[in-house]
Amino acid sequence: MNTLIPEPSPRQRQVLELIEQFLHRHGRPPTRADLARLMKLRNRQGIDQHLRALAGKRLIALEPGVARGIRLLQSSFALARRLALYGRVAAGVPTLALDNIEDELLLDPALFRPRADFLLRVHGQSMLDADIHDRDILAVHRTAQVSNGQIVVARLGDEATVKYYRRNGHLLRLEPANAAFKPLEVDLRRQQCVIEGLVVGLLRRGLPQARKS
Amino acid sequence: MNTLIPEPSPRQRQVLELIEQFLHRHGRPPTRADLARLMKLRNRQGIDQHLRALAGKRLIALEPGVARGIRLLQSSFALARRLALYGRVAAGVPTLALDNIEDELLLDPALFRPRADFLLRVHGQSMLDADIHDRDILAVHRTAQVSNGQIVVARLGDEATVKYYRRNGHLLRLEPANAAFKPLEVDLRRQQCVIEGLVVGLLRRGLPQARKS
DNA sequence: ATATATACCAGACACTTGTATGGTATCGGC
DNA sequence: GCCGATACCATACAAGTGTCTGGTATATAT
Repeated sequence: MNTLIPEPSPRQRQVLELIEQFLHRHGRPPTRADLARLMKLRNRQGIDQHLRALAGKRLIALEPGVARGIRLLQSSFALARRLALYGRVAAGVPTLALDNIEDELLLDPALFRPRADFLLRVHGQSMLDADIHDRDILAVHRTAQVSNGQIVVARLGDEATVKYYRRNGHLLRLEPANAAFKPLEVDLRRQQCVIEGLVVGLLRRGLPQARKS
Repeated sequence: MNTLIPEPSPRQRQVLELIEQFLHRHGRPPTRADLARLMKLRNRQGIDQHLRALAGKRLIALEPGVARGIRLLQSSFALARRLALYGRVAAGVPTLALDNIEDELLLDPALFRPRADFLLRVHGQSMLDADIHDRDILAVHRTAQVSNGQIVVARLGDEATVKYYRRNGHLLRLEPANAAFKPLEVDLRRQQCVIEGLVVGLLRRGLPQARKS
């Protein structure tokens, strides 16, 4: 009859939801007094019991002696980081320079694996056959350790480009996923090429609005 | 000589970064004492002055008399919500039932516009020509107010489906974006069809790993 | 020299907040 | 009835915390 993960009582669930709301609205955990007010209780002791119960059920963690020391353990809210979205410079050449940050998007780096370190807006159709379209946003893991066949962000001088990676000794081929484009061949003995990262995901904001009948 | 947006002094910037770190690590803003300890100061007054300066420069907001009443205004961290990702039930029919939540992803609902309320995993190729592939994740804005030509999540009984929306009086056509699939025709006088929401974005985790030479 | 901004310290006060103790009441199961 | 879980109240204390007053010191600009 014992559930391994004890369910919170209705009142406890209500407290839990209030904590989530408060966190989202104020950016900090509530005090016992805050919760008591929201629950229309006359003092803070009832809340304290509910918090203990929730802590016992591993739904929150209480840090003793710390003001607002309530942590949500399995809740709907958490902290995400703003990842830079690199766009295109005026000249038309995409770079990863700081002044080329188009926006910053709020998302969890751990949403992708390996984690995403920055975002890059795609320009052009050169990776169409890999289902990467113009204006798509790519999530990129910053690493230089990539394998043949992976889609990478490579930089030649100031110009960043997204291509399939294929290396054979000194010869690096950056292959588009579109027959209409030509692969880029680099002799690493004569030209430098920096691998900025590995493409780990894709984000598309907005979808085709209308469509022919 | 005056900048409209005054820059924080080096020390102030350091305080700001510490606040961000603390928030991310503990899930709550620091106290003046916390900051003083981290900055290796012997008391809290210096911190207080820095906080006032930062507040004057609109980089943080201070709520008077409130423990940990420090809010970041233009910072790297913010609160995101876990959005439910609906998958497919065992039977193979995608539904929006609660027990069909495949995962919960941490992302900002405001990343998409209109905002995303839930996520839905795509199964099948029926929307291929709209660049929506099998296993893609769609961001969906929960609304019933949709227009012809938009991509919507519609539900007939228990079965949820993603299609182009086209309505003409009593007749609702749910059209795939793939010539190999047939449109679904619904007579709204005889059959009920619930519009669950509007597709506002797309998320793809992981990309084709390898590729033929 | 004077003014201003920045940076830090010491001591003190009052409100906020976590914590403890002890009590009442309701409900459901045994 | 008896028990346990849940839910709430009142009072009190100690530590946490924001805030105030009044200093010192260092740069930089005027």
